[in-house]
Amino acid sequence: MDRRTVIRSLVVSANKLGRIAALSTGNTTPAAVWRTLSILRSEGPMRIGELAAASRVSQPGMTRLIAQLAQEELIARIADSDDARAWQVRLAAKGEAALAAWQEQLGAALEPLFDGLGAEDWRALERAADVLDRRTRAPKEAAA
Amino acid sequence: MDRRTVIRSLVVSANKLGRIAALSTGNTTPAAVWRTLSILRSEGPMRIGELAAASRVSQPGMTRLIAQLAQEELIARIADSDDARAWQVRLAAKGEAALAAWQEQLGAALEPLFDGLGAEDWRALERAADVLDRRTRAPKEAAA
DNA sequence: CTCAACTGTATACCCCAGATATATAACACG
DNA sequence: CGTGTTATATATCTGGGGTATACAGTTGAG
Repeated sequence: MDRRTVIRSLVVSANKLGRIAALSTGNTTPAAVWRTLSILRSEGPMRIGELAAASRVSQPGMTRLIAQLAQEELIARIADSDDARAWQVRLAAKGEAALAAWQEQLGAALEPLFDGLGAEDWRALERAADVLDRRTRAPKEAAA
Repeated sequence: MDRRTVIRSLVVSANKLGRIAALSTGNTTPAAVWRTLSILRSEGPMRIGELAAASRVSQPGMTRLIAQLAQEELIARIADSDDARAWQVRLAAKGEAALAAWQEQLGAALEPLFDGLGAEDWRALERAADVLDRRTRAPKEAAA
């Protein structure tokens, strides 16, 4: 398998996983929500614009998403002390709980698929998860 | 990392990969198209209903998708000799080419993210891709 | 043979995620 | 201080994908 085949295969399969989970749990929450909350959890509070870039949605998209999430109290907006135009967005306790609950749902829905997998396979999945996580973080904007 | 964490992490990261690719290539083709074409390639011709299940979309969704893909000649519909209501859908040459082209695009967009990854990491990714592919195929409907 | 129940695909209709274009407000600097 | 720039917000639109339902073809009972 060459690298591009690996990449395509991962993207397609993971995409299926998402569909399988969404369908079997009946969870209709958009993926963008979990992406965004996950980012906030692993990278800490950040501005709306930064978050939009990290979650790969447009800035208006993130503004709207943030508005919804704030209404549900999954996140909190705190004024940026350096710039009155900007907000710092941080994960709220309720958001952390929601994320954990989703992880459980997801696990319950998908673990059966991985039934009977050997330790070597799990090690590969874990390592892959780790690599992908590290490599898909927002680039820290090298100055042009 | 426990299993559910691995699963969540994979789903979220792969999701990001998809977004990154879509944005950086400007490719707006829905993921369902690539999922579906990939399935046809790896599993061969099948009926619309089967394909809907395999690609985890509703049957009407697949009917619509098939209509589009047929119009673009990425797939071909061939009458099912056993049942005049049904169609067999098979990947057309143009579809195979489109899939290959997409894989190239995807690779070009995403490979830089994996720059400098060691052989061990690539092995893990490859193994993970393989496991995920095998475990996300359509269940073959055990008779009830 | 034929009719009723069933099954595979198609049609009608709706919702909402997410994009682009643009407005608004705050900062920065001559 | 005014002018350009940057951070977020608002307005509007497109289309993917879902549910409900129609319709055509199949099948088995009698």
